[in-house]
Amino acid sequence: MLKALRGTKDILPDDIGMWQVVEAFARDIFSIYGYKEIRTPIIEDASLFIRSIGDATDIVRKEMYIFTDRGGRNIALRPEATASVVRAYLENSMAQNQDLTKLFYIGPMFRSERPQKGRQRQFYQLGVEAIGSDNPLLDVETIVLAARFLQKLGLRDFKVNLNSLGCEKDKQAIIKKYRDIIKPYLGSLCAECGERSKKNVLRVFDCKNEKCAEAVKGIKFDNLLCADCAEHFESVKKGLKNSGVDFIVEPKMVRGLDYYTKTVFEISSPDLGAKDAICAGGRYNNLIRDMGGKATPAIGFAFGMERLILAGKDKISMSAPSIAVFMAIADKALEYDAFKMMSLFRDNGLSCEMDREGRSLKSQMRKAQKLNARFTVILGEEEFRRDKVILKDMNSGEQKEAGMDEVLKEII
RNA sequence: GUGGCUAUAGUGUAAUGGCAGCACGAAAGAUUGUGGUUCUUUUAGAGCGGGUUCAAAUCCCGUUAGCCACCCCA
Repeated sequence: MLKALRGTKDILPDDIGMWQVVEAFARDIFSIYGYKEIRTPIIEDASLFIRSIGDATDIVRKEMYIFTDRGGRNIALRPEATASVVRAYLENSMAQNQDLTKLFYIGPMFRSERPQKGRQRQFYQLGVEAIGSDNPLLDVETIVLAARFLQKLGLRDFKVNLNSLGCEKDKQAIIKKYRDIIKPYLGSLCAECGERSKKNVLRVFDCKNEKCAEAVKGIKFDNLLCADCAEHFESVKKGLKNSGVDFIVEPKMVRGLDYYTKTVFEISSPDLGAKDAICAGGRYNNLIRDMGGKATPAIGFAFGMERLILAGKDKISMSAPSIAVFMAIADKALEYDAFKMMSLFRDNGLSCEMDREGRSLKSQMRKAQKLNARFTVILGEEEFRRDKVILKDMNSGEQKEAGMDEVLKEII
C-alpha cells in the first residue's frame, strides 16, 4: 500500500472545516487591515532563498528541498514565503502608485526536518508582508493584527515575545559584543555552544546544558542599539501598550532567518509543547535592497496553520455540517421522479441528497438523520398520484402533505 | 540530522509464547410507508520484510511511519 510521504498528511473532510474557519477569519481581518491576497509559485530558483534567508542558516543548509529540473535549473520548494513575495513585489513593480504595499498569503511550505507534532515537512503558513514604511506604528499595527486575529479565533492565553535586533550595524556590533563576552567561558561550555558562539551567539544563552547555563548566568544584556534603533524600539513598545497588547521583551530572542532587522517578535501558545511558536515575524529593512530593488523598509509575520489549529481546536466553535433536504422514496419505482425533484432543490440552491441503493424507508430516514438534514421530503405512491409529497421538519418532527411549489417556498 | 518510545478492525483499546477479544462506529432488521432511545444480527484488524519456536500480536533483526527530547523552527 502506498502511503503519504514522511512529514506530509492528508487534510480530510472531517478536519477541513477548521481550516476553512481559520482561513475565513484571516481573510476577513486581513482585509480590514488593508491586506490583499497574493499567490506565488511553490517552486522558485533556489538562489532566491539562499540569498534572502542566508546561506549559513539551517533552513538553507539542512532543510531545503532542492532539485535540478530537466533544463538543468536549480529549483527549490519554498521553505517560507517572504522571499517569494518580495521577488513578486519587485518583478511586478508593485511599488508603482502606492507607498505601502500590503500583501497576505496562505499556502504550503516545505522543510525537510524530522517530523513531530506541529512540525511537518509540508506545512501551511498564513502570513502578511507590509512593504514600504519604517514607521514604528506599522510594526505596532502588524503585531496588533496578529494578536487580534488570535483573539478573534478564541485564543486568549498566547504570549508575545518582542526584541529588536537593530540595524545592520547594530546587528554586527551585538554579535561581536556577545562573542567577546562569551570568549572567556568557551572552555567551560558544551561543544554545541562552541559552535553556537560562531554561528548564532545569542543561542548560547538559551542552552539547556546546566554547565552552560551556570557559566552565562551573570551576564547582563546591555542596550546595544544605536540611537535611531533604540528610539524606534521605544515607539513600538509604547504603541503596543496603547493598543492593549501584552508583550515581554526577550533580549535573547533570535530568528532563524538572516534578513531580519530591528523589530522581531514571536507568539507562542501554551497548548503546544516544545514547538510552541505559532507565529513569528519582524522587520526586514534591507532585504529588498539586497535582492536588487530600491532600499525599501518592510515588516511581516507568518502563522503556522497546523500549530494554530492544534492550539485552537477546542476553542474554535464549529457548527455541525448539515444539508437542506433529504429526498426519500417509499418505492424504488419512484427513483427517477425523486431524482428530478432533487435536481429542482439543487437548482434552487438547496443542498439535497437521496439514497441510491434502494434501501428501506426506515433506513433512508436514518440516513437523513445522519446527514443532519433540516427537512426530509418523502415521495410515496399515494402522494405521487396526487402530485404531492410529504414535507417533514426534522427538528420538530412535524410533517404535512404539500405540492412542490409549497415545499420550495417553505424551505427557502 | 542525533537519541529514545511506540505500532492490533474505520476509531479507541485488551489479551505476560497457546482459539485475536471489548467498546464506539458502520450496515441490516425488530409484521403494511417514517429518524433520534432500546434490542438483535452482521461487518471489519496484527504497518511492511525476515528470523527464533511445535506454536509469535507477544521474543529477535531490519525497514517504514508516528510521537517525545535534542538540533532547528511556523
